[in-house]
Amino acid sequence: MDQLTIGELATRAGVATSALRFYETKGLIASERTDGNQRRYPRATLRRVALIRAGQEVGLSLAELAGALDHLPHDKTPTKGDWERLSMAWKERLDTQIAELVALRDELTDCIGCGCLSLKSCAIFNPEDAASDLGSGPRYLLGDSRESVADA
Amino acid sequence: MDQLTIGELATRAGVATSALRFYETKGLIASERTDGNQRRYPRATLRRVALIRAGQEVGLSLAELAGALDHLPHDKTPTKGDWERLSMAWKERLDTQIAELVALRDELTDCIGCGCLSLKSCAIFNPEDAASDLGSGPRYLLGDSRESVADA
DNA sequence: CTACGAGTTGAAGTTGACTTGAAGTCGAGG
DNA sequence: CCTCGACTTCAAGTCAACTTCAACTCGTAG
Repeated sequence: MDQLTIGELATRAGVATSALRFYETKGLIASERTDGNQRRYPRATLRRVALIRAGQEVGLSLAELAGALDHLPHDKTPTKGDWERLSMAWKERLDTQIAELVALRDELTDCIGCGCLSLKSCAIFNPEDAASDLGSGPRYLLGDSRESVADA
Repeated sequence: MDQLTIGELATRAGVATSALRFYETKGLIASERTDGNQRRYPRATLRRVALIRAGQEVGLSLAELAGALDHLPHDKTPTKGDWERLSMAWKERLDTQIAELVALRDELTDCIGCGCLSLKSCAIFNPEDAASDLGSGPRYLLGDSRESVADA
């Protein structure tokens, strides 16, 4: 009973079974198979999925998480050191995100005070510098930083 | 020359022409046509596009922005009151987002200190409550709040 | 044995915010 | 008149993170 079925893992981790299969195709988690070809997950996968969810909260994509989790063993609990490296990196990421949002809010607050219908004097409300030759595809919500934070 | 071509608007607002056409199909901006069926945008559209970009930064979807901008005139500068209502609402939205991220970071910081490899004691690292029966489609980066903030 | 829930696969659909492409038109310069 | 860049439309493609579906098999209870 140290192996979990996909259904058990799904309910215990709070994700859909389809999501777990999807994660597996992406190499984020791994399973063994029974004689009848059903997946059996080591208990450590529970933690791994929790890490994935936590990482997503922090704003990491699955691709980034795949890189980050690569260094961790699939079949046993990560060490304290593993977890510290990850969580430190994620904290930095959060710090950055928070700083960006705070800056944005402060600018906005100034704008409210000043009436700010002048394009020149308002930073948030300023198209000229945005310029954003950031490439194509949907924009990220909070700036486009996607550095190697995940690879810590 | 108080009318802008789509190319002019695109460079000055820092968005692609394709995006502008897309916005127009969504009713976010409006244009008149020349004899030759080319779009001509009133100058106020520049500001309107800036508002859209700013709103996106704050985390609003185009659909929400469509609602928010509905109250503003397409062809002239919004009044100070218009802008104040919008920016106040957006500031609140930012405040909420920041608060959420800060809470997340603080939990994470605690986790780093405690070694936190126990699922029970760690909030951020806790799958049980997430449960997320939030429906389908891609998840939002920062929680799934999408209240009527846009309609202020 | 039969039913039934839980598992399997691969392909296709969903959502949002756009981009890209094809095929054609407009307008100004030479 | 010809060319060239900027414009037009509409359809289809992209990306991430999944979900949904169809058609099947497994495993256990009755």
